Amino acid sequence: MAAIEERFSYGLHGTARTWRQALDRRLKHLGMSQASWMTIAVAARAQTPLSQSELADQLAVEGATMVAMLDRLAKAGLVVRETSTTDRRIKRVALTDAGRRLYAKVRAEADAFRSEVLAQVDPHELAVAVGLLERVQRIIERGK
Amino acid sequence: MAAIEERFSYGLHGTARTWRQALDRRLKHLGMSQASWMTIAVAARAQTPLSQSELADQLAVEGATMVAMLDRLAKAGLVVRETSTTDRRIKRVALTDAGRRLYAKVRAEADAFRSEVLAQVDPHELAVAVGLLERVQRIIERGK
DNA sequence: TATATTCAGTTAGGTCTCTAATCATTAGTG
DNA sequence: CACTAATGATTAGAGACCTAACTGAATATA
Repeated sequence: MAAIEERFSYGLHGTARTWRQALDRRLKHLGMSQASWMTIAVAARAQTPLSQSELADQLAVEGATMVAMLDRLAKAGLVVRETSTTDRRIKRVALTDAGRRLYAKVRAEADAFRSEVLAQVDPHELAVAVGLLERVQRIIERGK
Repeated sequence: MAAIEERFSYGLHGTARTWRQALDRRLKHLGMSQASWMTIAVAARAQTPLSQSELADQLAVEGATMVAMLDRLAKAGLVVRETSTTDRRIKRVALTDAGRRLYAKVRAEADAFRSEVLAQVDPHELAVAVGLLERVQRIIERGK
């Protein structure tokens, strides 16, 4: 028994990995991975520059992970860290012009990939799956 | 537009990461991560010992990833590599006694975690989500 | 106000994953 | 049979993620 539950856990991880891998391949010619691109996307969409912690929260990764990611992005000249004047612990992350330009390109490809794949599934099932994924995440986070 | 599609991609990765993280925390006292445990689980369930490639295929990871994983598991004394007598390129992976003992313990905890989380979601929705995840994976792999 | 606590970010060390290149062995083909 | 292809495993190098331990700055509290 519990076959369906086991399939869920295999399916969840396998699909996430396969998705990431496929997208990484598509973004490779732009020198971007999925993780970098999602970081930039979140930073780009914020009205006002986010702190590193806010960024980490929204991407559901740890602070230390964010530090390493921003080190790479800053080294590549795509973002800059700006120390807040009101609270000197906080560093806000802003995109550079190069970052914004790359974002536009990468976004187009990532959107295309997502649409292309998800156009082939039933919209109603997709909605159910999204609801369930978000629910599972909340359940786990609550019980942490 | 495409809001639901975007939520799917965030939900997929976020949930997978959250799940792995929570399980890793639970298995930590046994010195096991989810990735190690899944590798051992696949190896343990096979009737006859699998080759490294077969193992990698079933876990949907690359051969090189498998090599590193088996290096760690072998170092920990949980598995051994046995060169095939009929085809000397192939190495089959067998669990040691220690590996089998640990497998039993880890399996119990992983099963408990999975059941605990998934007991809180609607079974019908779960079935739909599983179907969709597996379908998405096939779509991406086909178009590779 | 002085001390303790909390918070943002960092560093260090390790796991898991990838791609690309290499080696040994086997299978296929002229 | 000899040469070439494909296959299984490996190494090297890098990215993305984690936890634990730390620093410096701000806040709370006694």
